[in-house]
Amino acid sequence: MSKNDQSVSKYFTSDPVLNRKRLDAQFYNIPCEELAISLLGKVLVRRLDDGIIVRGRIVETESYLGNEDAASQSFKGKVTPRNEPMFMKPGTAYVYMTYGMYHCFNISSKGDGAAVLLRSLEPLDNLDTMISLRKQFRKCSKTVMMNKDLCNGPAKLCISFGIDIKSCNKQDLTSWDGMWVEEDEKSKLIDTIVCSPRIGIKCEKTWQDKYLRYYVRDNPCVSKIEKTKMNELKYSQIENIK
DNA sequence: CACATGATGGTCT
DNA sequence: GACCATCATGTGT
Repeated sequence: MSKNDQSVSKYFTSDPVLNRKRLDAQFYNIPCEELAISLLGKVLVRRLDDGIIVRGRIVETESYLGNEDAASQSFKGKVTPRNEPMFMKPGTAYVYMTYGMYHCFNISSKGDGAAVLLRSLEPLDNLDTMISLRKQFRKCSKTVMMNKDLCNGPAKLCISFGIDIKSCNKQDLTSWDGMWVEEDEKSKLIDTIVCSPRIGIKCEKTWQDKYLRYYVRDNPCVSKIEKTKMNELKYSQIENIK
């Protein structure tokens, strides 16, 4: 761990004796905004082709509501070959290519065309594998890569976890042995969740401004901290969800 | 730290 | 042919 990562050394720790439990179909079968919040603190697990297992705690999500959401690929109920997984059973992986060279990873929720985008993870297990995958992707790697930067963005986490369309799209996270989400004893220790407008979308302003992005306050692995337009969720808003 | 820009190709109109 | 739910790199402060 480099000197600059000392300040965040309380993160990046995964205890192998923690009780781990894979999340089931019932967990995913809830409205999109609730799932986006419920996923915070849970652990994404990926078994790579060579059998190596990487883990990361989910610290940032966004919800895309479907039909009425102008920023959603399934706006107005539009179905295409690409966004079909958004309409599949809750807990289905939706992976798509963006900007010609990156991938984004979503999980479908309850509701037609609704899905949660995973934006950032706190790396936990096998960081060396994540570093290796990120280095392979870069053309020339001069800059030092810090642990907090391994998965702090939707495309970065896909690279670090070996997530692409061919291997992961349309997979059922409740049963597939290549990837799943689990809960451990640290999942509920999250202090504060904040929400903000979603990142990188362009659509009609009312939907662009909606607070549909959620992240763990003060976690160094979150992709972007908004200076304005940030709200703290009241405990009463999330206690029934978590 | 902030901001600007090029890379790169599938998807949809 | 335009549009991207982005990242890496370069320059300037």
